[in-house]
Amino acid sequence: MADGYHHGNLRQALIDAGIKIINESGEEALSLRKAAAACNVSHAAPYAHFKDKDELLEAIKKSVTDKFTEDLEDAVKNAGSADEALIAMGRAYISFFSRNPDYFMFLFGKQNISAHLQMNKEDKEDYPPFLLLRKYYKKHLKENGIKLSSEEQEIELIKTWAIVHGMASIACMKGVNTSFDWNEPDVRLIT
Amino acid sequence: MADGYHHGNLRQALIDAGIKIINESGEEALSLRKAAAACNVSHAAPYAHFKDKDELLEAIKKSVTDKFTEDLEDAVKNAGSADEALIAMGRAYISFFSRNPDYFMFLFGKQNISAHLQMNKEDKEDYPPFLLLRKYYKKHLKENGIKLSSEEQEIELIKTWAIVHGMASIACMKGVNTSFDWNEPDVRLIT
DNA sequence: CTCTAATCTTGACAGTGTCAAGTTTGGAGT
DNA sequence: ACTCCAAACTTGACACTGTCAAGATTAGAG
Repeated sequence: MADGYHHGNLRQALIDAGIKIINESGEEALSLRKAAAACNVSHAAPYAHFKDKDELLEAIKKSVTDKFTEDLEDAVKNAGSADEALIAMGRAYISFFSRNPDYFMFLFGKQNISAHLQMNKEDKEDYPPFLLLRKYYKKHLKENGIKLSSEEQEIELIKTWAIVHGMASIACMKGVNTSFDWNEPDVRLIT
Repeated sequence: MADGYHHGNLRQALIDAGIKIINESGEEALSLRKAAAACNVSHAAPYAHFKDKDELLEAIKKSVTDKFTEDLEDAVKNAGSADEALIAMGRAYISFFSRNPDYFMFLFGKQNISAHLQMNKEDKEDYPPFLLLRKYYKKHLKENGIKLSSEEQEIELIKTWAIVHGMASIACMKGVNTSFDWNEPDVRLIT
């Protein structure tokens, strides 16, 4: 079933091969033909499963985003309070991209973030990591008895996201050495 | 001089043509051959001025970064206090990338930021926008009579940069609609 | 006025994404 | 059990890419 004319599970195999190539040699190095070759399949075989190179790329992004979201959820699991959860999430966020800087460019560079998430334009912010942030931020407001207008909440939410996302971005700039250990980010950076 | 065998100023012409192509069709669309064609020059002519495609890309990044730095410096000019300067800078930072989202990916995606800035590894943070930030941050500390340890300063500095840079990054994510006007960023987002 | 070194052209090569046309085959419907 | 179709895959081709080698041109130093 795996070595006949039909591969059996080429779609997933191409995604896995793609991730492996990106991990080993960067996004630049990924070509449809190489991914196909890695699956022992002819150069045009991928077109049975993906309309485009972009469509393969989006599938890979989806896969990486899932892994990222899992990391964030794991970080939140052992948190006692919402405040602890938010900090743990921030550190996990930065740590994830610090450990895999290529993924940062891959996920946020180039294309719109919307593509690999099937966002509909009405439902604006269904980016899973952002959903998680929103959830624990609201919990944090409740636990600490803080009352904010929804507009003010929105601002605080974006600010929180921005600082963590900005940290991750900076951590991924190899040229800008900041003497911080981004793998185990200083708590003071986030709070 | 401009239409003979020798172009006269091909190097700069290639940079300009490259920027134009990126502006009109995105980074993907830029090829050495197209840039060469835009300068009415054969496909291998660029190799007299750039060793690589990457070397052209770096030259273009340098050019864009210069424009970006100019914007920040302009924003700071009319500020009365350091506090005002910092806010104006933050807004200009976000506004610049909000107006040219392609540049964000172009400058910060893919390659190390270090390459197009000729950073030496000892002198870590000579990224011009960051230098500007540091300058006005120190002025802010002095004007307000705030005393911080240099370590604490470093943390605050990175946090400030991160929040603004994160905002810019978020503003460039077309999929994540946040209902803010990033062109004229809300002051509350930065402070 | 000469000649060298920088600049540019021409031609070639391997690698890329993509399409069109043909081949194989699992599996549904009889 | 047999047929046959649609999905999966192959083969071959095309235009385009970055890069290099070899040659042509020419500006400008001497």
